Amino acid sequence: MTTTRDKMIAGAADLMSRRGVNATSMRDVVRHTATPRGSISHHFPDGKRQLIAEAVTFAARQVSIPLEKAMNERGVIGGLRAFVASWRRHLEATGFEAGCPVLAVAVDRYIGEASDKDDETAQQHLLDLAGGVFADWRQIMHAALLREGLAADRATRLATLVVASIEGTVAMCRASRSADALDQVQEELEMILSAALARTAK
Amino acid sequence: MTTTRDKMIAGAADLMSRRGVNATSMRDVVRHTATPRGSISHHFPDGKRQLIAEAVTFAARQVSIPLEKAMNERGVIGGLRAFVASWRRHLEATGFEAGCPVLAVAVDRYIGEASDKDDETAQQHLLDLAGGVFADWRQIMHAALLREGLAADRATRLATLVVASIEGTVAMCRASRSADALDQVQEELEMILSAALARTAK
DNA sequence: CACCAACTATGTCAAGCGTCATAGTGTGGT
DNA sequence: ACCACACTATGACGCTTGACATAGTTGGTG
Repeated sequence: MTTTRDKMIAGAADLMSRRGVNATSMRDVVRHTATPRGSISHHFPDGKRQLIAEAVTFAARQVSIPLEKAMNERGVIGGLRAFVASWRRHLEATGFEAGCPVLAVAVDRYIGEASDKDDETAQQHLLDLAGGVFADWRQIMHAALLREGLAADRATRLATLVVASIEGTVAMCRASRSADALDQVQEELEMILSAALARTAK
Repeated sequence: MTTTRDKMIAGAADLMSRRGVNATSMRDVVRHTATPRGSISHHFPDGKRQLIAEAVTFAARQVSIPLEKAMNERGVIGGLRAFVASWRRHLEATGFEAGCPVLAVAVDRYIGEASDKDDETAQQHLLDLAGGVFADWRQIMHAALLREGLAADRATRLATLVVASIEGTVAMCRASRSADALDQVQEELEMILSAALARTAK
């Protein structure tokens, strides 16, 4: 059974990935998830900022857990394919409406409260959260590359390239309402990774 | 002399790149640019949507014109270096506050008016605009790669990879308030491009 | 000077927002 | 039966937003 709280978090993540952070109101979330409006301040006493934060970490795990699993079970190339395939599924299932909620937080800064230093620290808390998620994803990729014998610095660079290019591609695919860019990036990344791994195998 | 209209457009592009589309109000724009509030509806009779659209095309040219010039004058590798360097300058000059306003439009959908079909078509107009800008940038890269002898389909894929990865990297750098990711991606992209070009030179 | 068009100043409006307060409902333990 | 306790319903608040209306101000031309 999914609790009201969980439904709110998942719904917030979904709406944020479609429209952005500021275009997603708490009233939208309760409408979209058919949850009681009065429960918001009960489950999220720190308000919208807390809901956003929980939505980001929820969405982050939704990505990182299968990613890590695929990297372990199928190796770097297979893991990359699974990673890209899950994004493609997500894009196509929503008619290219939904993207990545973490990117949404990184790009669309939530505006709440006044200009006090509270604001600034809380702002950076959300931004740091998004940065930490990206770092997690890069780290998973990095570890998988190391496991297949790549040098550490090369693995770092390639992990960043993979995460950044896929994140950018998903946004571009939304804009063009087509998965073409994803196909192209996938093919190039596969070539790059297998070339890098082949070199170490020699 | 920059007119009021131009100042508004540039200011809107700047604010959008920092906070996102919906977090940028028209009142913010006039505050930020010290322009008269009453002139908004005069210069932009179609309202906020028009201002956003003009800000996007303004920012797009600000990128594509130097990009095309650098690609023509310095070749693909030099052009890539100039492209990355301009983004790095932009990030560092703003303390990693400002990113790409085109990505902002692609991720953070502007919410105006009711749910009528007007809304939907106008929404897609902005999204198409962003998609067209990305297509432009990819096309510039594509042409430069062709000019150096690459096969058409490979050039298409590499152009997409370059634009997507840099766009994603800029967002990630904002989140981590560091240009490290940009360094890493730049180095990898340079290696990939020179390898691809060297192969055709054989 | 008069005139007209382009532009600006200022106020108002309805709608939506996040947040809070208060009252109501259910449910498990004793 | 009773009572805490977690949860929900509903309304109100202060505020900001985009849009609009109306009056005032320029500046160039005849």
